[in-house]
Amino acid sequence: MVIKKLKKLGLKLTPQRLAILNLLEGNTTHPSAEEIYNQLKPQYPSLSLATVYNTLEVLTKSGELQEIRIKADKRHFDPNPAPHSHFLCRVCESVHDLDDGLLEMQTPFNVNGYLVEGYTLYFYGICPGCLEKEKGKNR
Amino acid sequence: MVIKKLKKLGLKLTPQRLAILNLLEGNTTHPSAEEIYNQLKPQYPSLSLATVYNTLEVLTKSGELQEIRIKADKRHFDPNPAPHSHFLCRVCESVHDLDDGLLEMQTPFNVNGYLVEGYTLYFYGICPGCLEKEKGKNR
DNA sequence: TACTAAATTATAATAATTTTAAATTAAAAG
DNA sequence: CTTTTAATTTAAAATTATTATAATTTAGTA
Repeated sequence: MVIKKLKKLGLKLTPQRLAILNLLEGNTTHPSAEEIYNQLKPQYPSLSLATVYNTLEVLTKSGELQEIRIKADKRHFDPNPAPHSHFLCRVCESVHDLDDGLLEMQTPFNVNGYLVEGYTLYFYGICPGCLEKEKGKNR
Repeated sequence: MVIKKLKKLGLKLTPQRLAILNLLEGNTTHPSAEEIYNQLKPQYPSLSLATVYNTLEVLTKSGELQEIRIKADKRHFDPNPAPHSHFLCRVCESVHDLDDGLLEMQTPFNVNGYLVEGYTLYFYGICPGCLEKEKGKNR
């Protein structure tokens, strides 16, 4: 699990990193750096936001996480580094995995002379929960 | 053309707006707000960056332009509001249209209970020009 | 236990974008 | 054509996520 991941990458096993990785493990809420920071702060009062950013960057670069840039102003993080698409609800602003099966490609590949090494597919709209609430209103 | 667009939207016909729209008309370089500002500044010395942002926002909201958020730090703008994908070259940092034909969907549609109203598809890699230069180096 | 490079921290810096409030102006009304 | 006014522009300050800095601390090793 988490400890093995860090060792594999030759990274020091600090309490901060363990906490961040444990929080992300199996987490499907796609938190931002600040959300991670706020959730850990009570248990790790000395934790710095810079450390959260540093850790997220190291883990992203080494392929353990993926960054989601579905919102203009804030990045979100996904502990699942495998390519898959995401959905942003314009009502509740939450980010969801969307396993649409619409687009699954092996990279790298070539299109029109362009060498494509990666890609992102983002969907925008209303999530099932918010759709349900809207229905309620119209009754 | 440009004048009709502004009138159709009920917007005042200011020199700044005309200049911005004319610069974008048929432009395939996907400029950022700052690039637009820098290109127009010599001819319109009083032009303010805030005006460029305001105009781009109005035009985007009214569906005349689309925002491209393919880069982390900067937004780019495309005078073609029709959905199509984009490519960011990691060498020269330029943004290109990529008419891949991989994904063309009518919105809105439903997937897994999600109401999808829009989507973006971004590709990352190396553009034809930069690939050519790299070949040159390896000789 | 001591050492050292890596990591953490608080703080300051950065940079794109947005807000503000005053001044200007396009377009409608007279 | 002049007046009016609401929209627009402007310069400047504010905002906000993220990154850089430099001093301090610490994990892992000898």
